[in-house]
Amino acid sequence: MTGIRKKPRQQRSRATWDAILEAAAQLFGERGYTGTTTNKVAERAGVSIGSLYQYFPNKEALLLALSERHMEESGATLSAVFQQLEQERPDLETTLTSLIEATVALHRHNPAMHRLLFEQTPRSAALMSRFRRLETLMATAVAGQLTRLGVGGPHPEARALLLVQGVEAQVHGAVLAPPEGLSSETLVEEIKALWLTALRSGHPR
Amino acid sequence: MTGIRKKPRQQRSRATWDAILEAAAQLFGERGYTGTTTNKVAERAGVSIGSLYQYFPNKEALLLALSERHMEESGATLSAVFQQLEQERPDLETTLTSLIEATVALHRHNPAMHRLLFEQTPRSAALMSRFRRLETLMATAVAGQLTRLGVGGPHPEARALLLVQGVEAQVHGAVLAPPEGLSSETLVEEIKALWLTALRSGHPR
DNA sequence: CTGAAATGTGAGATTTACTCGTGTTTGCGT
DNA sequence: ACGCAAACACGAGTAAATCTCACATTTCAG
Repeated sequence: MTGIRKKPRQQRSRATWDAILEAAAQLFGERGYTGTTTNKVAERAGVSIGSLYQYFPNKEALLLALSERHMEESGATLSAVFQQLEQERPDLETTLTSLIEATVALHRHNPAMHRLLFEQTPRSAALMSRFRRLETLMATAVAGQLTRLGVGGPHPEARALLLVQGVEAQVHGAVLAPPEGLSSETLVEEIKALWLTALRSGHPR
Repeated sequence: MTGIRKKPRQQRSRATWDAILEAAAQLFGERGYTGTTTNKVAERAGVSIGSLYQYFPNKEALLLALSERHMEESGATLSAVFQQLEQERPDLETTLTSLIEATVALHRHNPAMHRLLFEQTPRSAALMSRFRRLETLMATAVAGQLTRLGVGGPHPEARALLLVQGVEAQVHGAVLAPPEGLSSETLVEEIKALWLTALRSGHPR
C-alpha cells in the first residue's frame, strides 16, 4: 500500500514519474481533486495514460504521493525547529512563538497544497493514518518541550496533543480563511497570547 | 446552488425526497461517500434513478442536503445551550463546561455522520461555506459570553473564534480518534482545564 | 370529468477510472 | 557491434459510474 506501483530503475522513468506528479500537483491545485481526471494528468505530463498507471495504481495514489512529499517537507522543517529548541532551550514564550510561527510558515508556504490535502480531498484511511502519524510525532516532541519547561501538567502527552491539534486548526483558519475584519496577523498574535496564558499559568518563570 | 433542484409541492414527493435522503444517509454511513453509487441510493430508497436526479442535481447535492440537516440539528442544540447560558449567567468554569460538553455531545450523537462530513468527503466550496457559517454563528455567541464574563480581551471576536476552532479540533480528535493509552474522557477533562486556565488568568472572579 | 401540472420511470448517452496487448528503448554480456 | 531480455511507453478499449431525456402515471383544481 505504498501508493507506488513500481520504483523507477532508469533515469528516464524517474523523469516521467516526476512529470506525472508535477502535473498532478498543478491540476489538483487548479481544478481540485474530483475536478481532475487521470487522463488530463497524463496529458499535461506529456505521457500516456498507461504510463501513469504503471507508476500509480489509482488516482488516489497520486494524492498519497503528493501528501508524502508535503509531509516529508513539513516534517523536515519541524525537525529543524525542534533541534534548535533542544539546543537553545529557550523560555516558554520563545518556544511557543517558534512552534506557532513554524506552523504559520507551513501553512503560508504552499497554501494550495495545504488546501488540497486538508479541504478538497476525500480523506481516505491511508491519508488519515499518514496525517495522524505526523501529528503524533509532533505531539511527542512538543511533550518533551513542555516537560523541559515544567508546564506539562499531569499528562504531558495529552496536553501536547491538544496543543498540536488546537494550534493547527487555529492557524489553518487564520491563514487560509481569515474572517471579515480580522487580519491573520492579529489572529496569530492572539493565538500566541492564548496558549502562553494557558500554559504558563501557575508556573511563573 | 441550494443543492435542491425542485421543492416538493405534494406530500408524496416529500415522501420520496425523505426516502432518498434517508437511503443516502444509510449508504454513505455504511460504504462511505465514494463507495456509494447514486443508483444504489435510488434502489434502497425504492425510487427510480430519474426521481433522484429530479430533486438532487448531482451526487454532491445529497451530501449537502445531509450536511444541512446535520448542521440544523447542531445549530438547534447549540442555540438551546446559549439560551440557557444567557438566562442563568453562570461563572466561567460552568459556562466553559457547558460549551465543551455540548460539543462532545454533538460528536458522540452521530459519529458516522460526523466522520462522513468531516473526514471521508471531498469538501466542496459549498460545504466549506456552510461550515464556516455555523462556525461564525457560534463564535459570535461565544464572544457574547466571553464579554459578559469579562474575559474577552481586546478582541473578543478573535478569541471566541479561536476557542470555537480549537475546541472543535480537540474534541473531534478526542472523541473520534483517541490516541493509544489516553481515554477520551481524560482528554476532555484536559481540554476543559486548558481553556479554563487560558481564559480566566488575570481575571480572577 | 378533464386537462394541465406535478411526479415518476428507466433505457441509454456520456464521462471517467483503469487494463492489457503491443511497440519501443535501454543496459549488458559476448 | 550485435542480440536479447528487461524496463519503459503507448493508447484504444472495457467496465462502471454519473446524469439526461422522452415518455408514462398520478394528482387536483375548476
